Amino acid sequence: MPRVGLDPAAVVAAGAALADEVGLANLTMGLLAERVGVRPPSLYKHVGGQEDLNRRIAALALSEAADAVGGAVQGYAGRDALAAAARAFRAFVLEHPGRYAATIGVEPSGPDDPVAIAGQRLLGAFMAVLRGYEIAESDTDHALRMLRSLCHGFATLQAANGFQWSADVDESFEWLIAFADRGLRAG
Amino acid sequence: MPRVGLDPAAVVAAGAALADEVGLANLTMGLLAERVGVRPPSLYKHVGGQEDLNRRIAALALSEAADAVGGAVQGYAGRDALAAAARAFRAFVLEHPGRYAATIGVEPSGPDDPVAIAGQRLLGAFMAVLRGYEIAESDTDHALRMLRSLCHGFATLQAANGFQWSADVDESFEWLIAFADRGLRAG
DNA sequence: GCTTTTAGCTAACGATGTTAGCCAGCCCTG
DNA sequence: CAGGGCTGGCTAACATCGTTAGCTAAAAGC
Repeated sequence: MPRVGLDPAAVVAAGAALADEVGLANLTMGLLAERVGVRPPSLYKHVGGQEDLNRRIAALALSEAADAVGGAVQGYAGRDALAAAARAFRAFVLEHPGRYAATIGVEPSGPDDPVAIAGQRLLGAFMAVLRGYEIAESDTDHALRMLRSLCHGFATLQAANGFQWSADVDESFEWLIAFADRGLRAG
Repeated sequence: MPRVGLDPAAVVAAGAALADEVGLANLTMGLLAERVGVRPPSLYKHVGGQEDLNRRIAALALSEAADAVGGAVQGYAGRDALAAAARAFRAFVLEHPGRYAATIGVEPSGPDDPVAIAGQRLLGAFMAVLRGYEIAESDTDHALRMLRSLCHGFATLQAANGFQWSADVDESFEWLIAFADRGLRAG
């Protein structure tokens, strides 16, 4: 039995990639084992099980999303920053639907949970966008939740093919950015 | 073996109720069978399998959501209608998280698919809200998608406990309604 | 080089979805 | 009211999947 040289990070990365390819619901331990060149039980040397794997994929996805959004925002402010953040977020979800799906429903076990840390980073990236608008201190939490709901809702609906009828989806998203910009400005 | 007198509708209704109780992910054929007082294989006399069951629950959920939103909107217009629709939708998702979760990711097989019909009804209820605003014909599709994304995103994030930090969630939702109203008015 | 650790393996078990095939209760005609 | 067919229930069995137990050989450290 030749050693493959796996480690938790490699397993999680492969799992995330596989989830993107076949859908999170079809990510099976057997499939993942085959992908990394190992028998299913061997995976348990690196991850605790399917639930643990899901949590780790979620943490990875949130971290990557935070990087993407955070990077896209840099150097922009106001509407440009909003547009950059929203586009980066949507692009990430559409390119990585499987790993993003893993983030839905995971509850951080505590403040030190990698999921919580990565989630906070992603929120921070969106928070930076809001700084470009004049929003009352007491409203920033609400605005942040709104932004998150809007981006999350649109991206997941599109990823699930939830938009059936005619109009162009990209166009709708640009319209949505303009809408959010108006609403934040008129706050 | 006494006859229980099941039919597809009863099985689907029980499945939807059970999904709300234990979560869609934990809705198992065995559990559903136990709930309706029957052995697992007997369920297959009424539904085609788990995937078919999921589709039927989704159709039921969309239909109920359409009723809830449509009913809430009646007699209101403009911001009142928007608020009523949004509140009704969120209340439905929070009261029935399991069956609503079943709607995510189902693709209608065609225009006659009950899922498609119920989905159209729900969209129609939101469309009625938009009629209270002065929106260009070419923008209604975009506005509809925005509204759907906003409601879907907020409700699913809350249902999944996605809002961790402090501020009151009900307050955020009311803020979100005001935000959407501003944005639609300033279109 | 020997020991210790550990990453891989095979074997096996439990849970779950599903199919096959049987049988009894209900409806409906004669 | 009797008998026949439909149909909704059952048991038995199987495939798949996640997971655990226990073994073995490769790597790492003294």
